Amino acid sequence: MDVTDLLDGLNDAQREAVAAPEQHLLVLAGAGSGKTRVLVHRMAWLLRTGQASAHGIMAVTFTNKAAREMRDRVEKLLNVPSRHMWIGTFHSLAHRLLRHHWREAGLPEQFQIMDSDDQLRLIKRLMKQMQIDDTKYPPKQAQWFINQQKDEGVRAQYVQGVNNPFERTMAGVYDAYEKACQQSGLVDFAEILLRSHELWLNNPDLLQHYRQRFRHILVDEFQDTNAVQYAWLRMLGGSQGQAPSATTNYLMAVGDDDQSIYGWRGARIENIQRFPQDFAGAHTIRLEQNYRSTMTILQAANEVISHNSGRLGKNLWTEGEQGDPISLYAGFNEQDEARFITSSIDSWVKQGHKKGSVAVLYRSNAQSRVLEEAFIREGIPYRIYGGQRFYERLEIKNALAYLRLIQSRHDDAAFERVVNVPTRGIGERTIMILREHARSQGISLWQAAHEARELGLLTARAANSVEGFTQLIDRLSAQTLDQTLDETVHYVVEKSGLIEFHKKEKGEKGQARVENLQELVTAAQEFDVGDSEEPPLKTFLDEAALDAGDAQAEAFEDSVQLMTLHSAKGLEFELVFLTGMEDGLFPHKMSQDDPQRLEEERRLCYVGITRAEKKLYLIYAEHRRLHGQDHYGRLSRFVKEIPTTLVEEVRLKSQVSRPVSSQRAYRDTAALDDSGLRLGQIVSHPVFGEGTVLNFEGSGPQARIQVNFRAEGSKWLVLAYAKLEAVNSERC
DNA sequence: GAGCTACGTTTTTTT
DNA sequence: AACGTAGCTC
Repeated sequence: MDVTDLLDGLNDAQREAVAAPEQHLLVLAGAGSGKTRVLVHRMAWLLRTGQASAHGIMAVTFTNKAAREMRDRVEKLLNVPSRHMWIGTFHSLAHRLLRHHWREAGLPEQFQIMDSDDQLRLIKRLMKQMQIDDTKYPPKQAQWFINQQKDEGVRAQYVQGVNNPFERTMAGVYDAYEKACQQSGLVDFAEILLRSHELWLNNPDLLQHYRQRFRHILVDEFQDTNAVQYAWLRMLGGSQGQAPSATTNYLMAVGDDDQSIYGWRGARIENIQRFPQDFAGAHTIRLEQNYRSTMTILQAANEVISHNSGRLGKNLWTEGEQGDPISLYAGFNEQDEARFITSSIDSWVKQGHKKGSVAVLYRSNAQSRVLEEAFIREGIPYRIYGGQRFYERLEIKNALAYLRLIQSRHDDAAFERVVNVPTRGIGERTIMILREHARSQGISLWQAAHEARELGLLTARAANSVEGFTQLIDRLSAQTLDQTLDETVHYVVEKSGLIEFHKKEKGEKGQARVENLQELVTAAQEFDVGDSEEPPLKTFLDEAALDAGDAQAEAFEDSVQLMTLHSAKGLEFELVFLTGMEDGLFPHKMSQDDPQRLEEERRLCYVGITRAEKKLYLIYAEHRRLHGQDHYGRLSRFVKEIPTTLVEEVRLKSQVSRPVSSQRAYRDTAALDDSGLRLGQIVSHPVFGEGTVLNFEGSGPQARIQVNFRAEGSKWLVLAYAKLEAVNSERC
């Protein structure tokens, strides 16, 4: 069969990766180097050359989006359905294993996936039961602790460092949590991975079966794997034992150590760094030719990232043009920062560009508010990328809980969530009784609800309400028996009273919620049940639990994209603004004292820079109000790492605006007038160098001035002695 | 059970 | 500053 067309249009490194002989491969794919293309073509190559069958390939990603894209592209390239190929996220593939082998995995057949919301509720409840002071030990931290341990593959009984009281308490909660999950057949996200790893560990035959089946494993974003994922992959794809003949599987790891930005949630950059050692005979290929950005942008990115240590090493280059210089703008404050951005976007759009070609990136979500306000004021359509996801919304989770109860009456998390939504007179008191009874009898809340009534544990009124609820569920269940999936969803959303409930809610919020519920029905209509033997509803619910659902389901107006640097990974835009380029904000102050975390921040900066195709703006604010406090940040060290020859400072001709309102602003103006200086003015000091005027105080010989110096940070000086010189700021 | 107030929190996010 | 939550009152 002719396979050369699969190499058409690829560069040498890409070809090498696609057509490599059977061996472990590490593909270091720089930003914009065509990594998905290589991955997809490699799969096609393996199939077409007969080195693998569709049955024998596994392709793993982190997000559903990436999995979907890979699937689509394979289908398009080969023009065959990819149905029975194992392409999916770590979680969906591991979940598939657990569903097939629930018995061996020590799970009930109807085990339920719990999202982080459910998880936190459970932890809170357990901690209350254990009478742990939740001010000293916040449940959020317990959740964090548990997930961290699980990501590392550590079970409760093996937790280290239980000498200090905090860790001991946390370990205790973890232990209770583990037991509670096991008892109710609940599985959290980390558990899916850990459990499926243990499944193989404890069932060598099973592992052997899958090893024989999946001879070729391809992994995307390898730098983001955590300890368990890595162990899982090594088990499946790694060399087994010492016998050379035992090495029959081939792992292709595609990733970029320079884009590892998820260390804080368990990702281990070491996994990619030591891949060549752990996977014997691995061949490393570097994709360094970039098809996205101008040379200027790549030079800046290369230069910044070169300040990191222990890199596998990589240098992006392009055949494209040098492009525009990077623009650096010093805003007076965050409002000025936002204003500059909107006006720059205005002229960009006037030049005939689409708003959708622009992204404004920030380190933390708190920064988005001011930007949003500016966009609204200027009437520029924008969209916030990320944020709350569809399946995480309260009303959606409630609707899903009803569906889950129909699926399985013994789903306690679902029971608790909606037993009183819409309100039907079942209060905390009643639920406590049910919980207590369920716990003592080792039964589900559903069963407890029935027994409690029969045993007369409830007041007449409560018993009545509870019966109303259980009857409602039974009725919904009976009535939807012969319905299709979307009919069921539609029916349940209506008859559960949720629509009615949210309609009564005041404000636009209720309206939006009703719309979301309708959107859920649409999602059910469009849901592809596939060839699963399970009931469609179960498949739908499982998938919903593992798919946050893209938040961007909304109408597709041409709009500017606002997002955090983290969510920008993998995306590209012609014009990119990196905002808040101040030490303390970016790099974030929580990270700047730890060299490792600082390097991760630098990688984040690298990710940000390499999002830009044509033009990059770096923006910072001399003065920023954050969480109600003033900050006088200094230019981010990362900006200083960019060669000055690539950067051009921008200063607006129009005067920088002062803080509005307030008596002080008025007084400041007076003080400014007789000094000849004004707020936002660039001044030069014989010792401290250049800086920006931030504030004024007093008048005459007592007048003091606050200047934020580039190199020294902000200082108060006595105007009469300061020997400040105004720097001409009209050079642009 | 709803509505109000006071208090605490606040890096980054996927599954 | 702004938002969510917890606890309190009616």
